Amino acid sequence: MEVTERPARFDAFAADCPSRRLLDTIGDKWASLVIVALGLTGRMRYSELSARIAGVSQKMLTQTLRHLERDGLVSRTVTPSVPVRVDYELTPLGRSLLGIMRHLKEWAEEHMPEVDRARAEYDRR
Amino acid sequence: MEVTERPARFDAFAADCPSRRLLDTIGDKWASLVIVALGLTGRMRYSELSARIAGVSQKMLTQTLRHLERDGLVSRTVTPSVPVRVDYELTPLGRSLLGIMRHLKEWAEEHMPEVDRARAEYDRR
DNA sequence: CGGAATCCTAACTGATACTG
DNA sequence: CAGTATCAGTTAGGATTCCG
Repeated sequence: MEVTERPARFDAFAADCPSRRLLDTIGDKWASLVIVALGLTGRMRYSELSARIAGVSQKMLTQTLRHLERDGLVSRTVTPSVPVRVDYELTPLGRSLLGIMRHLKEWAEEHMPEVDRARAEYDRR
Repeated sequence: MEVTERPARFDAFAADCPSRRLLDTIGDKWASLVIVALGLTGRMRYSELSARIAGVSQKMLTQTLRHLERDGLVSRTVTPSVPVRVDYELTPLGRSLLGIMRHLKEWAEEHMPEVDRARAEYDRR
């Protein structure tokens, strides 16, 4: 596996801006769902996450968990039983993200209807 | 009343969750940069945005602006002079996003160094 | 059970050329 | 100036198969 490193030649404006990089992390299609699921339920097995986040493929779930683990947001615990058992859990750092998740949720619940109306009007023309 | 008219195929968990859809909007590679730029500078011409957000292709900038316009976050004003002049500006709805942008920024500035450390350690193994 | 490796297609993206 | 249209390269993602 290779690490994708940015060329970072241009982007003086924001390529390395912390908030942009945060969006790269939690803006991922599945990452936010994993974080919220773990935030609500606490420690979960791989198969529980898979069942909870319906529609995610095994490849994407694994990839997402690896990324979150790499970023220190999620911890992975292997119990070498037979068959093997793997649990995932938010780290303290991961749990600190639940705050902005709440802010996102609040803005979304308050304003997404307006977005929907804007879209409907835009599409009508 | 709350009747769910979902096709209910997969995604029972969150495909239509407002916060997920919000992330689809602002999590886009360029959308957040456009929003922040317009938030900082106010009304900007196409060419100003293009210069400010270095590295964005004209295709992506146009596409991003169209999406933001469709979502009602950005307004587009054409002045039919010669040559034509086009200005972009955050709508009130778009400006209301600056709040969560600030929350994102705050979390990022506070915690991204931890993410960086976690990554460095993960990659070392 | 919890993956890794492979293959393959659809979507995204950038470069280029052209236009009102 | 502010785009649109087109094409080619890259990548993301799903399906499948196999393994400790």
